[in-house]
Amino acid sequence: METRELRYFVAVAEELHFGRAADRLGIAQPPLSRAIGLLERRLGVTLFTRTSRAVALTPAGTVLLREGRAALDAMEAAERRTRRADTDTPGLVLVTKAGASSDLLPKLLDAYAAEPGSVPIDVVLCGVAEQESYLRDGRADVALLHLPFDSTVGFDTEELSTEGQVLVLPSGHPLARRSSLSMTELDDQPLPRWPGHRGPFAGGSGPEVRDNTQLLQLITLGRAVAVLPESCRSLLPPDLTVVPVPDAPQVTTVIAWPPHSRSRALATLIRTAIRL
Amino acid sequence: METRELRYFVAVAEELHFGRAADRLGIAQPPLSRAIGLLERRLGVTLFTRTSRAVALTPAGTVLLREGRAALDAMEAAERRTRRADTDTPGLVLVTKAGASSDLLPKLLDAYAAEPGSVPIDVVLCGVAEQESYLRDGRADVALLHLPFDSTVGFDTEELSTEGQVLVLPSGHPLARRSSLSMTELDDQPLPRWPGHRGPFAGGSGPEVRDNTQLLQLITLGRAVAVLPESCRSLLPPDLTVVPVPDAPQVTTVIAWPPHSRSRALATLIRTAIRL
DNA sequence: ACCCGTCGATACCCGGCGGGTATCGTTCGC
DNA sequence: GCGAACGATACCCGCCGGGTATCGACGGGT
Repeated sequence: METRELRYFVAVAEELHFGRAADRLGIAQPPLSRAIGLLERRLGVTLFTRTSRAVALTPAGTVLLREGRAALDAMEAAERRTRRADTDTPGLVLVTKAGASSDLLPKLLDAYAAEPGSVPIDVVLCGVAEQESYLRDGRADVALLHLPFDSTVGFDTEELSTEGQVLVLPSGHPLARRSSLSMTELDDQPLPRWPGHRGPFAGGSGPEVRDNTQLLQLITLGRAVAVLPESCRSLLPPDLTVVPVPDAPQVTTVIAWPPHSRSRALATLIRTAIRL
Repeated sequence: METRELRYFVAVAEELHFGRAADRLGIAQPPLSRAIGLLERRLGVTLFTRTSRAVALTPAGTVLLREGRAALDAMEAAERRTRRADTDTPGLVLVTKAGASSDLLPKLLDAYAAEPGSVPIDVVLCGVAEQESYLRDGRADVALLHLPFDSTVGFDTEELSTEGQVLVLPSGHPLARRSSLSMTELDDQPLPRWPGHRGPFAGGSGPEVRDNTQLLQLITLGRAVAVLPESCRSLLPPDLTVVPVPDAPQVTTVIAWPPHSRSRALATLIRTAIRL
């Protein structure tokens, strides 16, 4: 199977529409139809059920979408890391959510910089739920992820710290004077929705939010409240306050890196992180 | 980057010889030279230093060899799993070393078969150090690996059991009457070498061995002794005996599966294994 | 009910690229 | 210094990937 065919397949599987997929790929529709047909014939498997009105994935197609994305990520990672190995000379790219681990990150960078033989570290602060792809496709060498929100599937990881969560809300909010809250009391609160975030933490009934700045502003405006890790305290504006939520899931910060990584610099960084 | 180019590159990187690599790939040498040159130009990276007498990998080439193998495995796995998703209907392939986990495996199979909704399990008994590639390229869904011998890099795992190791030797051997031995006392013993096994466990000074039958026969003949996990006792012939080696590394049996696996059957099998 | 719009499949053509053979340039060993 | 080994280069050919034109099937609107 060639990566081109696989890219074509993934495009169609994501769009479920040959015309739009061809458009996205920058080719015409007929060659795309032919390529998919050829792929199906070579695999001996039907990947799509298509009528002239609708395109749907078969079970086998679903498998190929999942596995194929991973394979394409691996190809891209191979390419990117090869380029970097040639030019950038040592130097690590660390990716984490903007605003998260705000106290841990500077400590880690300082401690690592003090290590003998340390290399420069580029810090990439990305949006929520983007770190995974940075790490998977080779744009980053290492990430700080937060369980149970992020998936560590396919990465090697070490736990760094665990903390409880608190409700962040405006000082004038009715719940602001409570000393403790339970999750069930938040059912009717406007918890934000995080687009792009899969699974059980996609959020509640509140507004859509893409980054922490937006979130904090919406909280200040009384349009949302949010359950965040305790360490967020250090970057809250003065007019926001927090109330512990003991029964919210514990948040574990982990340092994660792609398997097979063999760089000395990365090993040192990980060792430094564990010792913190 | 197309998989074809990557396959070509890996062939050359492994052979370090364009002619032999082209032979292995079933093409002529000139197109291969051109393809590698084109790949280097597209990546903007020199992958090989070649004189007319020798070919060697550059650092960037070393990275691409490691990452590229992983990517090719991922492509192959995607293809294989797609084919299986279409035809085989549910059914799991479990791979383990022939002769290892001889007591755990039947228990696991029985316990799993008793689970509601269990599916048939194909057991593949492969040679030493082959399970990894079975799992990586999609020929198997799950494996029993043995730390610290096998690498679990890139897999999800759960520990199942830990055991000490014993020295296996003929009953008449001078050391056979000892009640305990230390690793240092084995330095001059003919420990077997396991071809294909990388790293610090490649073995000692004795004969080359490919499977347990060979090994046990060589021990019976007095041509080798071996340090094996305790559980090997159950499949030793009567004329062999064992002596504990307390300071040999503990062997941990883990169940391992590829990340991203989402099948219900696999999840049940893993749960069953953990409960044993 | 009929017609038209949508969408994937098919037919056909063209250009580029992958693969082949022949040959060259360099380097080492005898 | 010559020949053998080996990778690079030159050149040709056939196939395949991509384009345009068109078909066929299905639905929805009037």
